[in-house]
Amino acid sequence: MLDIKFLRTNPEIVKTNIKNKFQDDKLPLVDEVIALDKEFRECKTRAEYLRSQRNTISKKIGFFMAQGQKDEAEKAKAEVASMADELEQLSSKETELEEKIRKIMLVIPNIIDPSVPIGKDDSENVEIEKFGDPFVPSFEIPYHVDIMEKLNGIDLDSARKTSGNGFYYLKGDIARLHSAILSYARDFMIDRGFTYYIPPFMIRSAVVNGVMSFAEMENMMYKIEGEDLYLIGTSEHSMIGKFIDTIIDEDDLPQTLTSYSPCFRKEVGAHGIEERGVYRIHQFEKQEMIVVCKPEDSMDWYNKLWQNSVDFFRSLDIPVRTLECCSGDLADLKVKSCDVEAWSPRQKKYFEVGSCSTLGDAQARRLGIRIKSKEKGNYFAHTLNNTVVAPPRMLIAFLENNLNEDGSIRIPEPLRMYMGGKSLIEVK
RNA sequence: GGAGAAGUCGCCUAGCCUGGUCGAGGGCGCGCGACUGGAAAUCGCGUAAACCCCAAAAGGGUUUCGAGAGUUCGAAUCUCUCCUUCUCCGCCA
Repeated sequence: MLDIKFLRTNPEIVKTNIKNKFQDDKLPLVDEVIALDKEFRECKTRAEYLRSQRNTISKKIGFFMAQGQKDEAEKAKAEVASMADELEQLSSKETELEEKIRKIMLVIPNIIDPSVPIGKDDSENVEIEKFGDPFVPSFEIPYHVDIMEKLNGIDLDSARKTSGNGFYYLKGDIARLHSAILSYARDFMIDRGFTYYIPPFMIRSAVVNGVMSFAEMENMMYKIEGEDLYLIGTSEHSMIGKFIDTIIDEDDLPQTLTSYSPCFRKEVGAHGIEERGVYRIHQFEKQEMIVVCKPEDSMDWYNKLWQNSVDFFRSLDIPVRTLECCSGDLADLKVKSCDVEAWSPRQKKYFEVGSCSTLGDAQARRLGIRIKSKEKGNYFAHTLNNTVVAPPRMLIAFLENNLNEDGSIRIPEPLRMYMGGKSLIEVK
């Protein structure tokens, strides 16, 4: 969500940005909202003048009454009554215009960073950098479900019976590996100075409406029947939700948080839910990072955040690359975003395991997250988020890259202490 | 789930019965200053937000006492609806 003042003074920048995002159908909205804004402010000025008059006269009435000057009081009352109609009309027009303006402002995309590559859709996303050698072994890498089954580590049949498609039972060493990865991710981020959080896994509708659009909510969120609660789709929902309508002292910034949560997603419209296995599922777990910082620091944090994910995967011997979202693929709220993708030696390509975004002040403006500064007064913060790791999807990359020809799995050193000292998961 | 109480300016609290002198008093915290060799203590001053008008500053104005609606010339204060929180009891990892 943009600042209306910025849009008012820089309509051309906003229009160019819309064109860069290939959303030309939104171009007329800019002039429309400027006209509405002008009308709104005129209306507001006049209404405020009338209210001011009414307040002054009302005070006088109180004074007359105290003095016992009934006639004067009655005269003043008549004066107020004479402008009641106009004021009422202006008031309703004021709220009407305000709603229209907000509705449009929510649809106008955030200004993207100049470094964002221009492109229409995800086919034009740009590879930024590769980390590690995308190695393909001489033997064939099986499908991840087959790897897990051979290790007696997954039961999809039972999950379909109890919960349906898109759920899973992990068991034995694979389940333990899943937990080990999350524990390691937690400690990895704590070591980098982040504060560990376990947030609520359900949030109220008011928070849901703040952190996502109605369409997103319909496609993602599970609602608890008979309660005003939704299962979170990511811990970002509860983590950023806790900052709604708050003013943070600038001395308390940056807030660098890492949160664990299960994530629940309906995945409506996602064709991939048909895929067999644990790539796209209704329930998974995730370690996330959230940063709230001053505007001048947000680009540094953006770079630190994706680097954290890269370092994490590299420490587990998984080759990754960063893929930058082009302008057309970038969500409206985002300033810049990249995916961290892991190498799949089976598919011989990279696939998404995390997503790093800076939202500039757009999310903060929408949610009322402000910074209290002695010099600059109050202003909107910048917010960022990134995935540390999200198993079980991450397990796909892990298993494929650490598989031995005999079907056993190497456990990289950092993970061993979380696996009871094991360095290998063996086929039984 | 049952019963009761409450939501006021960063935090705590006064005001509500008896509507105007309340955008709102006090304390804590915080900022500046005085005192001090320095500090503590003490004293003095200051200390909510959003928006509008104004080229800007200065200044002026509007709105906000959980949310919404109503009564009124005028609502923190009266009426209604909703939301939330807390306490006790019950049940339960």
